[in-house]
Amino acid sequence: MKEKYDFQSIEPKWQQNWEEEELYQTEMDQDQEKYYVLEMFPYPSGNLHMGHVRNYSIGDVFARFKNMQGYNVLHPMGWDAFGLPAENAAIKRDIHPADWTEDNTDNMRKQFKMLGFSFDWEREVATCDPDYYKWTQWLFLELYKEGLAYKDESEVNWCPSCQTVLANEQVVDGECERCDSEVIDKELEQWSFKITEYAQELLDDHHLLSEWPDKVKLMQKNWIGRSEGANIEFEIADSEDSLEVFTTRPDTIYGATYMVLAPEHPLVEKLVTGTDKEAEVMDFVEKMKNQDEEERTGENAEKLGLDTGIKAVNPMTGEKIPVMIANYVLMDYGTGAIMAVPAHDERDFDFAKKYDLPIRVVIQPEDEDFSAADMEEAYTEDGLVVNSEILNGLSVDKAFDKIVEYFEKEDIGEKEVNYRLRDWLISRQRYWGTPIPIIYCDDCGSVPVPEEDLPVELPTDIEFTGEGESPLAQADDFVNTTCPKCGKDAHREVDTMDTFVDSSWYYLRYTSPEVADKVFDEEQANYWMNVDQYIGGVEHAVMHLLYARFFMKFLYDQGYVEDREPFSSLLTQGMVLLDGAKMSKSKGNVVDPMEILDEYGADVARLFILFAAPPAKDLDWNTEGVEGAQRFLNRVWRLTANNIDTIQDAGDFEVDGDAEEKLYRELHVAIKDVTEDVSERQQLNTAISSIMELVNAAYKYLADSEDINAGLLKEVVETIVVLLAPFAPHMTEELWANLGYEESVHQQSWPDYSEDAIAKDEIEIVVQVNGKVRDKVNVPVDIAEEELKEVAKEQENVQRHIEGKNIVKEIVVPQKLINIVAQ
RNA sequence: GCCGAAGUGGCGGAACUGGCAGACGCGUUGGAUUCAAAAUCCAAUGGUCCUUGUGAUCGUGUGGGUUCGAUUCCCACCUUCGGCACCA
Repeated sequence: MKEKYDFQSIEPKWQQNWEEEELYQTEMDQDQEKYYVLEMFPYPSGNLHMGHVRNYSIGDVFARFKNMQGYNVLHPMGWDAFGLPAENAAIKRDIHPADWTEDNTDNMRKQFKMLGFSFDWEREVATCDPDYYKWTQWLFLELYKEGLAYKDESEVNWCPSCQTVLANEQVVDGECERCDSEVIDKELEQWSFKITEYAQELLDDHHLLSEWPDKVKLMQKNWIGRSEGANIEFEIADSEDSLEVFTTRPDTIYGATYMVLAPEHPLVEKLVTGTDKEAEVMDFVEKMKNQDEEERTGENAEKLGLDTGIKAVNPMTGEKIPVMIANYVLMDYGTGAIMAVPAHDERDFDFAKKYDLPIRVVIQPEDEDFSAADMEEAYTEDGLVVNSEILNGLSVDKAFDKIVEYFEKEDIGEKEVNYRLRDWLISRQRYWGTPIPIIYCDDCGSVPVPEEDLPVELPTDIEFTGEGESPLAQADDFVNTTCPKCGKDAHREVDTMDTFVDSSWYYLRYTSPEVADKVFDEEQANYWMNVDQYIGGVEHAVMHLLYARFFMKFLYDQGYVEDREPFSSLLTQGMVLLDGAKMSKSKGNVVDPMEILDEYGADVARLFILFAAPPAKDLDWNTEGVEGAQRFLNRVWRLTANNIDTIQDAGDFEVDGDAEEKLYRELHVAIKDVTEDVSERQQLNTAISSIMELVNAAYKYLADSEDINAGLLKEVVETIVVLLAPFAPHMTEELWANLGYEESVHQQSWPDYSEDAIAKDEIEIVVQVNGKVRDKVNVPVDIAEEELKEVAKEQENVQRHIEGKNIVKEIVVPQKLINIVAQ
């Protein structure tokens, strides 16, 4: 054996071997239990970055580990290949998006292989492949059939720089998530998916996701934003019309001293027409409509309003109260109208103060009296209802129930649930995406492309200027078609779908990527699904993960899959930082994985990245740490190489003497710890440190012992190699071969540990006096409590501390500690 | 502003169910090996104090509390990070 782990020759050798042996190709096998490991597939930007290395290294450990445990493991890889950068490259560098994407995937595939990940490349998918997006289109049509895909003219988030609309989720602080341009409103005909239909189920089924981080579920919960309240009718004074509001605080209705309509509310124009306020109101409405998103709802948005002169009637007090319009009420939530209770709502309070509207207290803490005039802020806490006739003296909760019951009896309102979640707008005015399979006919309207005509393929002869509307609109051969219904001339939809649509179902396609006549093979899907372990960045908590759950639920309802949730267990890995800062090209603090690979090899890179922090936490890149990982692998290498002759000659063994027993115990402790750390706790850093401890123990045994137990050493060394195999797959494979085995180390069974081997005859018990450690005693494991107490008190240092004191209590924690309380 | 997470040696981190704080690694120091170095191996490594011990004492963001015992549970606060942000 060589003196050192020579990664430059060993790593490529085994990568090639694994590929030739088809080691990681998987087939369905109903007799074998399956395990599906999936990492979020990458956007093919052209090069892997450290975040990728981390993501896929974590997944690879799980995949290899589960495989060694005897599971039939599915571990696929593919490309989230549609998207803007390809199109930008086309504009800038005059290269076709398809070519650019292909070059990038080729390069990244090569890089993946250099890292030695156990992907089944036979199952590779790319969302930009017509064989894939055919089925994305088919799914669109399925949603369309069920009324869950619809076209709507509405105000949309428009990014002037990307020249496309954005989903609400893609607008961050009024700016485009991708390019940070300010997002403006634009009126457009757009396709949306009715994810809101599933709002409640998406919320309820969180209880099925016990293996998800609470943080992610909470983010989704907040995003869905369920609120319970009531819809209430307010009559308009001297009019047949009435106004419906949504409120979460119907218990405060006696304190409703004015109403507010969103400027876009359809009743505004109707009610003011012909009144002397008409011009003023319509002028204000126009101004508000022209406010952009940031001005209206942003951080420093100013509340602006105007009295319409109209009065509404508070159904409980009978008072006529003013109807205002104001920018702080949004048309697309609730009913677009509110009853304002300034005493108990911060926003209403601010507005009432500014426009000098009446404030009436209807909730007070039990032992306090509020006066509206003295209030400096709204009182939004719990309390008792006052000034409210039928509700007086009730708690907020009870008043809520009572008033809603009253509304329902009097037919002026009802209980209502609203969600913050909006429908998912999927139209994008871009070229490099899945074409929306719809044809517009003057006579028949929107007509879905018949299934047999799928896929609607992207035309290739497009000029990319970055200007104007959807690039597809220029392709006459694409646009002009005939109506599938009536055969007359018609034109195609020229928008493409949000790339999140592509990635909402890829995990299903992996189960049968080759099927040509179906979206996926149901038998295969039912065998492999769910994804047992999904791994990716937390930035996808509300977008990708919510959309994918929505798709899975839809497919479940349509009877295509047997599960309601796609991902049983989710691990969100932390970021890779350099000196505490996020690596980014603009900051110039990027560590290129390929350089690390050149200098240290894949196993070292992987081991360091897994050891430096637990998977869920951020990780600071550190060159000295990388060298530490290298040092450790070399230490394992030498442990084998220096003892290879002893090991190869070794046979059966018996454990004899303290040193051997100790090593044997350490061996089994390590097996136990590594197994539990990987499979239960998902703490890969401590799994590695357990292996390090075993390696240290082996060195110590060798240094301290004159007669080496060859059989025991063989067992220890071989177990180290097997335990380390998921973390450092190349080096362990080479060691395994050197140990004389022909089969891959990755085909070995994961070792079992024996509780008997871990058990000790004698254990160390901590002796405390008044909670402070004063001594430690070695006693037989099965020592009686009384005897232990005696032994403990005999210790010299313990004596010193209990001398002259009364022993009040003696607490014994079995196998661990005794605490003597003395006064 | 609201919601959530985190804060442990010089550094990354460990301590799983309330029971020895600092596993493992990095760094540092000393020793062995060497002509010398690199590499490697061995040892030490939270602070303070002294009578140098099987010692005392302080110590897990800060201040309190519960407990025989708290990094772990409770209350208040500080800092950092993440999410949401006129959603009635």
